[in-house]
Amino acid sequence: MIARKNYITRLSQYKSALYRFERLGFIKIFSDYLAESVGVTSAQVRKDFSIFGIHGNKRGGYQISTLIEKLNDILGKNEVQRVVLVGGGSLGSALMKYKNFEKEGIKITAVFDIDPAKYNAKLSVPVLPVGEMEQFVKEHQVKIGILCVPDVAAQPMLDLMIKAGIKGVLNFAPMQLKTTDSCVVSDVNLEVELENLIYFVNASERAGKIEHAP
Amino acid sequence: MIARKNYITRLSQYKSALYRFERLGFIKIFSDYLAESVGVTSAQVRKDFSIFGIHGNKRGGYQISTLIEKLNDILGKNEVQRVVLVGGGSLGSALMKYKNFEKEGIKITAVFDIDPAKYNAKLSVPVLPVGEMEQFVKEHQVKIGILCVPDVAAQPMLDLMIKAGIKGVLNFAPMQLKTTDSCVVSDVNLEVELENLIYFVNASERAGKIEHAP
DNA sequence: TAGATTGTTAATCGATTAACAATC
DNA sequence: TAGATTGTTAATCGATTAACAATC
Repeated sequence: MIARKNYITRLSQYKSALYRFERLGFIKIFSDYLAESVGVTSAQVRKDFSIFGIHGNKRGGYQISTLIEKLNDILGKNEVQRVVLVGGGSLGSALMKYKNFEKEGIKITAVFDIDPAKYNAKLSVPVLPVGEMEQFVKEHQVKIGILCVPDVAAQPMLDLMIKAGIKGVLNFAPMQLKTTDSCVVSDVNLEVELENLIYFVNASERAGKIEHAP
Repeated sequence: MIARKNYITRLSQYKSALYRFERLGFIKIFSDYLAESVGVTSAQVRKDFSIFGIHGNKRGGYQISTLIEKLNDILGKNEVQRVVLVGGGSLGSALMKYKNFEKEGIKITAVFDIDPAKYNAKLSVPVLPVGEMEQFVKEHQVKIGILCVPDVAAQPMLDLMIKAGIKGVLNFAPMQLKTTDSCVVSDVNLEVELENLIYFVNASERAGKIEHAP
């Protein structure tokens, strides 16, 4: 069974909130409190859990530690996920230093670039020529790649990643890339996110108050 | 009327695809071709346009230039949008250099940080102390802010942004922030995106082939 | 004219919410 | 026991798709 994206996004949000509660020393949690911290209804939380076979205690709520374990199980996150980064530009470097990945068990193992000036195999996260990607991916059994190269390079670079055996790509180039059955591509489009925001700000200014249609 | 996020996201994607077609020299486009380039059905495209009062020519399709104009109109993008960036760390610096914003009429006008070592008012995009944010925002009539500070700083910094008069915030901290009626907060959560991807890769490996449930 | 594409209506599909019986 | 919370069913709501009449 493969769940839809909405469900997985929420499970992921629950998990992240639960880690925070755990750090604060909480042991148990009720659906309504968890719901509030993620911004959904408590019925939604219970429904989601029920769909994935997660059960709590009537009147007792859910135990946080077992909840996290089950969520990690469903999300396939019970071992550290190795990821490669393609494109060592400014966005790539920023993601390399991004602390929150490690916290969630995501480890960037190498960066691939086409600029020889950037190559450095000695770094803790080595920067390597794209030509070495296929071998590296096979050797280290990497399945996930993050693609942050200039727009024109995105498609050819994705093709190389697929050839190297990558199975899932997080794409930062603002365009629809052509992929194959063997590889899932998921897009992060920062312009679209900003445009959305701009729209809502302008629209609510115009409207004064928020109504909904459609 | 304020449309839901889905609609605006698609309009934004149509627009971005249309710019690409325009650059390639196309003058007209049919709903099915536009649909394909964005990854939706042609019925979806026509429905979306119809909802927002965009009309084409029966048998003649849509004229790209007028289509772009109308979409920009709806999205409130017919003038350059000024944006401030809060947090001059690696992600902030990367976004500062991000080329695609300017292409879409989004201009980062200043960066605010708490680290005096980073201050430099002489740069084309000045780096200023957060204490100067309120005055700057008022003077330059900025409505949108991008928030990329460490997790613990996110909430207090958002409070400052709201106080400064910011109306919409794109938040990169992986947590639900408390906002007010006067300010919309939209989240970009890279961990959640990656977890989604990891789930789908693992799930489709397990399943061999994709089925859908729920 | 014949053919192709839009625009819209109706049908379907899926996601969310409400409500409440079960039960700890 | 009384009270509170889960788990699930049914109702609602919204989004997508199919289909086709209108028409260029």
